[in-house]
Amino acid sequence: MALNINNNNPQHNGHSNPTPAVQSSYMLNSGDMRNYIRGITDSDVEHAFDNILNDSPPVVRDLHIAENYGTHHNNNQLVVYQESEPNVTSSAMCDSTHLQGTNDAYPSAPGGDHTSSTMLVIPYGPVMAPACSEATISYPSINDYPGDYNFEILLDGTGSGFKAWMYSYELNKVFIDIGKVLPIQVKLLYKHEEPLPRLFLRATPIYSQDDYRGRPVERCPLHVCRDNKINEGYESVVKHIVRCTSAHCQYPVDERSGRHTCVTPLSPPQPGADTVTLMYNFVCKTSCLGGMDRRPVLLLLTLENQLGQILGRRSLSVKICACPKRDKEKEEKEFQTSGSNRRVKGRKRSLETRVKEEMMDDSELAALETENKKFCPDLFNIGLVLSTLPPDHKYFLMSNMATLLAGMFVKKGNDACRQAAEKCAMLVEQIKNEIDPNGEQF
Amino acid sequence: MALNINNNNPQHNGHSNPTPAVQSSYMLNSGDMRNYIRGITDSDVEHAFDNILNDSPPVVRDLHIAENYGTHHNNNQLVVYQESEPNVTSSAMCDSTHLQGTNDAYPSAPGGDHTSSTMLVIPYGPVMAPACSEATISYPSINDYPGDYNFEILLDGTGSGFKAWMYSYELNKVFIDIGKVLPIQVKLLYKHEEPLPRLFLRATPIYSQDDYRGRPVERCPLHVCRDNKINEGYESVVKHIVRCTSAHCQYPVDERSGRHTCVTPLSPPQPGADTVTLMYNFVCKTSCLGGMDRRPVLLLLTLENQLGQILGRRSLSVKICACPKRDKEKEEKEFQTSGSNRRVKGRKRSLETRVKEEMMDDSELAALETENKKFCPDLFNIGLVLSTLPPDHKYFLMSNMATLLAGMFVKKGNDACRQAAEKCAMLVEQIKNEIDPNGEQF
DNA sequence: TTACACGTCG
DNA sequence: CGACGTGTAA
Ligand SMILES: [Zn+2]
Ligand SMILES: [Zn+2]
Repeated sequence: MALNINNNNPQHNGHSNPTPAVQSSYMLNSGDMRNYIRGITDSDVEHAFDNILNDSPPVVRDLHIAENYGTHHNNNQLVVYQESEPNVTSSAMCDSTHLQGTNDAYPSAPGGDHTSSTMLVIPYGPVMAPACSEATISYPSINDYPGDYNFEILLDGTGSGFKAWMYSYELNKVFIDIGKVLPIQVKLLYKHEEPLPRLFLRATPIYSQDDYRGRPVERCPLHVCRDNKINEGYESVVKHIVRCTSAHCQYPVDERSGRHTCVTPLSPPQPGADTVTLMYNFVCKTSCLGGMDRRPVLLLLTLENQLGQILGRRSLSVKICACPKRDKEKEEKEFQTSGSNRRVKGRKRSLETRVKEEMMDDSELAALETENKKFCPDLFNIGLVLSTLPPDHKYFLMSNMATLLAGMFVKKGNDACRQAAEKCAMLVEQIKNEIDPNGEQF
Repeated sequence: MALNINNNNPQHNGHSNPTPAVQSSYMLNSGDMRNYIRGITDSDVEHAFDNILNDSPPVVRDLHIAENYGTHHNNNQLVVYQESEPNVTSSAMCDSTHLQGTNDAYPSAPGGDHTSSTMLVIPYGPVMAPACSEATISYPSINDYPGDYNFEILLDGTGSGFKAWMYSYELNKVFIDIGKVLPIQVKLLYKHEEPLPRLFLRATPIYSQDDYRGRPVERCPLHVCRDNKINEGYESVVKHIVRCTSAHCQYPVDERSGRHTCVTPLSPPQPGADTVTLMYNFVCKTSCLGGMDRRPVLLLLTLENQLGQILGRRSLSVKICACPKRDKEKEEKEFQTSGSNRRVKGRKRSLETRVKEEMMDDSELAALETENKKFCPDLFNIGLVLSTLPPDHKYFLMSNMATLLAGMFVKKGNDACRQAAEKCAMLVEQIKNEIDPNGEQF
């Protein structure tokens, strides 16, 4: 695996933006860097990547990053991004022509936002899902892009009985009650790779109006309250509006852009089926005061690998409201009468990018959901090989496991998970003391 | 001054409820009691009260409270209340006939509310205003009661130009924008007392529908945010919905009922005038989600002395909204058509209890406001006599001063206040160490 | 000031 | 599902 980060974001929209690659002489330039990632060589990095892709994550001890590149840490991952150009005016940033799926560096926005392109995520320990990607920056591309896997999303049509959501074909928009489940089917054309690649689906809510596009979509003060009933079992992720019911879903935060996303590992479809179904729900209304504040949003769905590289991209307008049917009919009527150019700021989308509707019966859905739940690296098997690892690798491994298990405990209320997480946390402390008795590194 | 707490709440509504008095053999029954108020005699208490009324507050070292009476501390005051009757069912509590201005003990409400009557507030150190009173319990009386001072409240009619509020005579209701000022004139008939009594006006918001009457009116999650613009200068009192612009206003919390009130010292009117005007504003809307939640409220205005005894009572419906004019007209129209018995759950009020409207020009208003602001015990003069006081009295004095000055600093941004408060806080620590070096008492 | 958006209630 | 309450913006 070479370090060609031009692969990172394919040029699918006709523009061709040469992206500067990480230079071969790596230089540290961020105060955020820790001691344990300094001094590694080029070949070390390439070797590390090979290991990562072979699912035996290495410990990256040291990595010098070129000037112009910033870094930060997130969930055992080193995030590398290109620093903003200092000489671009902030007015240029608000120009919506800048926002259309190019890979140029964007300057800082007034509210402290950052827009960086060319993002590379380097795991230096066991990692379940990529924390950040090009989809989590302030101005991510939202253009549809099927990619090599011919990535598509599908909503099952009129299933049996009442549905808490409605899809408008002409608006490419879902109208849904707060907290109700929206089943999204993911369709991938797997290549003949061996082993099957680790793929993830990231869901990122984004304001669809240009004026707000770069702002993170945040939860409102009413719903963010830890004791709100809607947060039961989700006390550790109260700030995330989009949730996926998959047990292995992770909820990272990109601290530069402030975006809260939801990343779910994808299992390959069952034999005979060609999709996997993920269950999403949304826990704020589009109208929530002090939150989305009635600003329309879309859901950006990106297919990513473990490095956060984007392999496919789709998007879907979403309105979370109290009367999905009424609002859908009203918006459709307005769309038809007012010739498509009044309030609908989101551009009209070409036909082939629409979400396709499909029939799927309930038992099939349930079976898929069960199958999805099975997919999980066996955490305890990882634990068993612990004694064969070098101590600092152990540290990252155990630290990650403790977090994961604690998360599972919160979601499942499973006492075994809690005990495992506690044991892990103790081991983490123990190992930490072994490798860093003076507390200099951590 | 005798300890006759039957005086506490006059029987103005035709009912005659003999209220049990604090017994002459005082017994301590609350774990909340501190060491420094144990062991005092009856005559000590009476003497203390004389001192309080003469504005030289004593240190109450010890006080035994009879069984059936609970106590807690609040702002240098010992609050004594009758414990709830355990054998009254909670359904009886919801019966609205129980809510009409009697002094009976009410049982605990399901949500942990407490309703206690016969409240007595005993300051044991310098106190600016009574923290709790009969008006701050869960089910306070809301009947109008002019009392010995012929207490009346007045709203000035159509002053010059635009007004952010409107008064509906027929509904006895004020409609007002959020955060806008409502000038309330207080009219008192002073008796020939020497010196003039220390009087306070307490403003308590209360849900007017019987179903919610006992619940404290709390601020919504959106507006309670410390960094909300509306809270600038009020960071220490973000939970209070009702504010008074008087510099000497205090914002106590009754921790039993959860009620947040606003207590303002009243100055006597200027020669020639017969009212003083206080400026109020309201920093949540009646419709605020997770707060008042569209439940109608009224503002209970009680005239109190320094012991929290209620000397007069008035109330006024208030709707804080975005369109006061529209809503006033709509409610008035509905009131006229629907023969007064549809949604208007607040009872019709007799004519003489309505708020009277009066003309008052702007300069007169400003003059009164200035006069009101002058009223303040000279905190620095109190400071000067510090050396003559016993050490524990010093402690309470300084502690109270520090709090007051800190509050003034927040409101005024005055650097002198800040410095004074800091000095006071240091002195408090110093004195505390003098009298209690082992940290046993405080 | 009017019209509209959108949550809530019956 | 219709009607209403109430915030917001044209
Ligand atoms: Zn919300
Ligand atoms: Zn509010």
